[in-house]
Amino acid sequence: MAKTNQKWHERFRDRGLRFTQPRRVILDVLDNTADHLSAEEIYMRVHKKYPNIGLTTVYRNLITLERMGIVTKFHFGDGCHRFELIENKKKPDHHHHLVCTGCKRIIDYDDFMDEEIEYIKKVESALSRKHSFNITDHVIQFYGLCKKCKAA
Amino acid sequence: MAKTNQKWHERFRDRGLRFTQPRRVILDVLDNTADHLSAEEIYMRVHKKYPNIGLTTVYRNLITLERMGIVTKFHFGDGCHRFELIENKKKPDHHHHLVCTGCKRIIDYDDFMDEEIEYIKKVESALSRKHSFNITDHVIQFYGLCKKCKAA
DNA sequence: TTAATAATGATAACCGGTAGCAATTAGTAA
DNA sequence: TTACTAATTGCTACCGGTTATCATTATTAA
Repeated sequence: MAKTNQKWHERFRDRGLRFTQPRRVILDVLDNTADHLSAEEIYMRVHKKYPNIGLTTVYRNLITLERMGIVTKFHFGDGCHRFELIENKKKPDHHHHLVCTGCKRIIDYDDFMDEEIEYIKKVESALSRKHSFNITDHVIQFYGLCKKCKAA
Repeated sequence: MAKTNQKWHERFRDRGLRFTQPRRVILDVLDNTADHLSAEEIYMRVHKKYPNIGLTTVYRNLITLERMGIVTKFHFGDGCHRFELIENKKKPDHHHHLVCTGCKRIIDYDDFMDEEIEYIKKVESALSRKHSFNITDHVIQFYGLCKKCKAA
């Protein structure tokens, strides 16, 4: 329940885009999950309530939402992209995940958050200067096996 | 020129695998580049000198080489996997890259290396304990635009 | 209400990567 | 050296995720 439809509507209008039913529904799905859903998974949830909305439309709108800065796209090495509503995250633009390579479960961790952000900032500014880069994003991911998958 | 063919040959034999021409050639390509090549790119270089070696063989052997711990596979978000000979890296099992989202250039940086490794270790052990994970790997990547792509 | 045009949905295509399978070949044992 | 045999290769067809095409539909400014 991060943003009312009215708010979303404005964000689209401000860019000269339309606030269509598919967009409303996709945002609703993203706003009502804690998971990192793939396009296919989002489509399935959308499809359950609105069977008339097509897969292509979901893909297209995820791109649009990413461009609008509403959604972030990740790749965790399982062969598909996964999406997260930016408004749902505790700290914007800081993406760190713990990924189980067995069951593909993804955990957003927040240990050492402040320390990590500070470290990232330092490296970012050093790298920007040294390599003349305009750094816009970063990713920290740990891979391993969760308790269940270790046992299995 | 990291390893002589004899050395590679032993590593394959020790696992009951054969040291074939395609494997020799693929390793040679990987050993003679500083870039992070995709399977397709490796295939093209292989193909130039040995047109009889097929694309499938390249894919298959990259998997084999990864299993053997000779090669590391990365994904930088450009839709394909990229490979690096482990022997060529300064510090094994520590992967940090600066990626230009414009021209896809990838820079291996080594600033704050020791500090970063120490920090990673700390987070890793904390996350392992807290989430009962068996952490085997991690990735740190910065994304942005390089000097050229900024201007363009 | 209507005109203009952004957005949609169905289909086909694309692209990186993989499976199946007959033919070949590296490495061992005679 | 030769013969054997399983590992490996190279086709081809196929797969799953994603994107292009294009005629149709629907949002929104006037």
